[in-house]
Amino acid sequence: MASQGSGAPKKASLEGLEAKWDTAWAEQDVYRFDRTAKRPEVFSIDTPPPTVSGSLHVGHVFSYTHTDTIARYQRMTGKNVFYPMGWDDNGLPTERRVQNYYGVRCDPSLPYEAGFTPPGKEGLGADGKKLKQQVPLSRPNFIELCSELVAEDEKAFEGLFRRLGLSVDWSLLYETISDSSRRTSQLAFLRNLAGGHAYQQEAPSLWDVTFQTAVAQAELQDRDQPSAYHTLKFTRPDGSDLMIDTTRPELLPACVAVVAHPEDERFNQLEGQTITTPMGVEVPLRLHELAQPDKGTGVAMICTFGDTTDVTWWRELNLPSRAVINRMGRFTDEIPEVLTGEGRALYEQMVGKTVFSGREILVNTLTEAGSIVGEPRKITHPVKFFEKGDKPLEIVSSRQWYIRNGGREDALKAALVERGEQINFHPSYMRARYRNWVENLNGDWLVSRQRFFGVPFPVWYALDDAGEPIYDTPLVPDEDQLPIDPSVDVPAGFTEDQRGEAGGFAADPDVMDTWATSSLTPHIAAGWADADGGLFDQVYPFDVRPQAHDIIRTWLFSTVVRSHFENDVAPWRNAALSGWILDPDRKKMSKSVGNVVVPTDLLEQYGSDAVRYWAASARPGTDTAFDEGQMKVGRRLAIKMLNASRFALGMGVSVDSLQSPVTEAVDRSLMARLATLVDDCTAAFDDYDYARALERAESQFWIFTDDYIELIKDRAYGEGSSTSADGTESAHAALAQTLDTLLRLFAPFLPFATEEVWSWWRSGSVHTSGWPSASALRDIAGDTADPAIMALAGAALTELRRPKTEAKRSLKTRITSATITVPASERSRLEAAMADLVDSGNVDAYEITEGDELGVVAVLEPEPA
RNA sequence: GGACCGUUAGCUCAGUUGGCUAGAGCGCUCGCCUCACACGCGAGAGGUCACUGGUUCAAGUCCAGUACGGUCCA
Repeated sequence: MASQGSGAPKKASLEGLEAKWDTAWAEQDVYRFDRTAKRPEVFSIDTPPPTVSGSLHVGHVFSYTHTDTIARYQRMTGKNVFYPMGWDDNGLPTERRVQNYYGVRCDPSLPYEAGFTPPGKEGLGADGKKLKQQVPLSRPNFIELCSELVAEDEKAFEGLFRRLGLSVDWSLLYETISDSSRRTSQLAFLRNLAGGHAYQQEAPSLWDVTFQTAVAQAELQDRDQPSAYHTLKFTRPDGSDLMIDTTRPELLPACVAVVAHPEDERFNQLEGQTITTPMGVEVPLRLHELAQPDKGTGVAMICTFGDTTDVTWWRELNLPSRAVINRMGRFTDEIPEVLTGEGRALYEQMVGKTVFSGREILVNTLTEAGSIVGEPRKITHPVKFFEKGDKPLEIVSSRQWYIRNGGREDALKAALVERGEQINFHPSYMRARYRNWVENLNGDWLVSRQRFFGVPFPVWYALDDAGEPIYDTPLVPDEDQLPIDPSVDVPAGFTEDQRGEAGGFAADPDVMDTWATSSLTPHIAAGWADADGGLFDQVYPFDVRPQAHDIIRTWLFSTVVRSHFENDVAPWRNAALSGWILDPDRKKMSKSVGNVVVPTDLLEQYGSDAVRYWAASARPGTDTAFDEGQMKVGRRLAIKMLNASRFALGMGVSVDSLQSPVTEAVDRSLMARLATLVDDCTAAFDDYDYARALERAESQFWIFTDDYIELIKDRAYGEGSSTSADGTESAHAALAQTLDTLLRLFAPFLPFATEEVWSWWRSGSVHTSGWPSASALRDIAGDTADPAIMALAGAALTELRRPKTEAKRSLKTRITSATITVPASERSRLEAAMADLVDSGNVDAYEITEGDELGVVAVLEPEPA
């Protein structure tokens, strides 16, 4: 047996515990994952990799604490916990931060420049003034700067998480932009391609003109925008007017048809007839059930493309394409051939203009010509935006990569819904979010992005004799070559000088959507692509994916898709959803609102255990108000833990006391309650309900300190009026058992305070000491232990204190005589506790009578003169 | 418009198969330096369980509906 601890100190404090124990845990490898453990002995966590380019946020502290309590619980039950950390340093947020931080802009056409010095740092130039212009630089240079900056950000995150006491195994750290992650992304993509699950297509897709990239359905956001209806005068075959309302008159040159509802008797007899637009173009009138008879005049114009309904009409009605908006969000100089005469002259004025200016030109011209009638009528309506963008999305036709997700195939959709059924959601109602999302998908997952800092598609195209890419048969590398950058590496059978030449080859220019990498976090963390000595089989499918509920449709779903294709299994058995932090006014905390609280200050002020207590008090999945009051409560709890332990250990309780018998009725009652508590906490943790476990443990803890310790104090000191040596030994044994049990139960929540106390009298770490056993406590309590004795004794103690408080006397005031009334059914319990009550209540003499309610009538000793 | 969550003390929240007088913390009031803790301790006040109807011997809890708040998605 290892030597026991150094004993309780004279004064205890929380200050400095974080640094002390973080260092000790690291030195002792307390959280190290055991690579020899078999899968059934493992508990694996698919940790969310935080976006390191964002600022530190109290939300990080919140949700990561939830996961850590689960990890610590599982570790104590004997599981080998696979708890990695990852940094999400891939994607748009990093790109944007690098641009602003260094004052640079990526221009992929430029060559690499060795030893490049950026114009500034932290958004400031060498002269200390704010950077205004962005210097263009090559993609490799840009990526170098990205890596440089994220390295700094990652240090700050690791510092925060260590101080918070996350029990991650830091040797398992991964980064989403590392070679290994890029290899994983590319390998999974090539497998998807080979399996027919990935494909590319030239199709209309939502396009962000600011970021110059296509965006996926999952990244869309509807925002209410001011707009206006204009009434345009089209012409029927008989020369009469056909009025059409539109909020996007500037798309008139892209009009390919007009549409009405099949059952709208005002228009359905016009089906197939030719209508002339105000720009003199002849288009057919078609019928489709998505046309809304009650909207505008009941007839709409179909343009390629104003919104996603246009795309549906275009596809289902087999209409021609007449694109006028280019990728810059401006009117193209490729003038549609159908435009002639005045219509063509009007469009020529719009060429190169933005949507907004083009609209002004068209509206003015047509109003003057009498083709727009009446005043524009202002409305507010929802418009699609990229969630990170601030300009409305346009729809442009482009060649993009897709991964199938059931949006176009019912069988796949059903299979993915079924995968969701195989995952236990915590709380369970979160499953509905998953199911709703999957069932309502209407397109495949667009995974290509026209960006720079990301994982490139590992694909080239052979060029035909005219220098045009042959898209149908992409050239791919061997799997063991990965990762590759097709803009640098050369496909087999070609040489670098054939790049871009007719008969040569060209690289796919795009990078993958950030979710295309994030959807592989289980594979990345477990080294799937690295053939890493069986680690993958040791941990996959994972036990749990912890994450926030707002990214069920993105991160959670896309991970299910990848695992479905690659492994034919759900990626985890459980999904634990955490809520959001709200500020005290119930608004979601976000940087733009300016209500973000910096977590490092909180950890400093209240201590990590206190902040963890606040986080762990929040029910799984519920949005929670930021509440410093709860942190004060947590701090009080942690301090109390130190002091109560100091009391017990200070009177001779030691590790040996754990071997002594618990004989007194009051003590046995407490043991019985502890056994129930262990059962409750175990059940709660098994259901991922850390908050319930904490609440139960806390409530028993305060009964222990406020009632039990007060009751048995004199007996424990060996000073009670009728105390025997056995009674004292029993109190010591009960104190030791309680301390032992409570330290273990609180270890997932207050890892620092519990470890500190553990070190005073035990060897090793409380975090690897094992979860307490309810049956062992029941054995100690004995069959006849009565948990109600403690409850009654506590209530009786309150009754004995009340007369003193009401008389405004000190609690040490002696009661010269007391009459205690007790219900007959409780009498034996009271008598069992009476010896301790006499001592703790300073009662000189008493008698017991039976009555309806527990109560005390007391005569106090006279006040000293 | 659809789905989901919520509404219990001034505030933040518990209340698990329906079952004693609905609980906790904070805040508030009044006290107490009691040999673990004044970063503490004790006692107390404070609730029409959103509303309406139903099931039941019994409803904060189950059912139906309404209102309000919130989240996700259209």
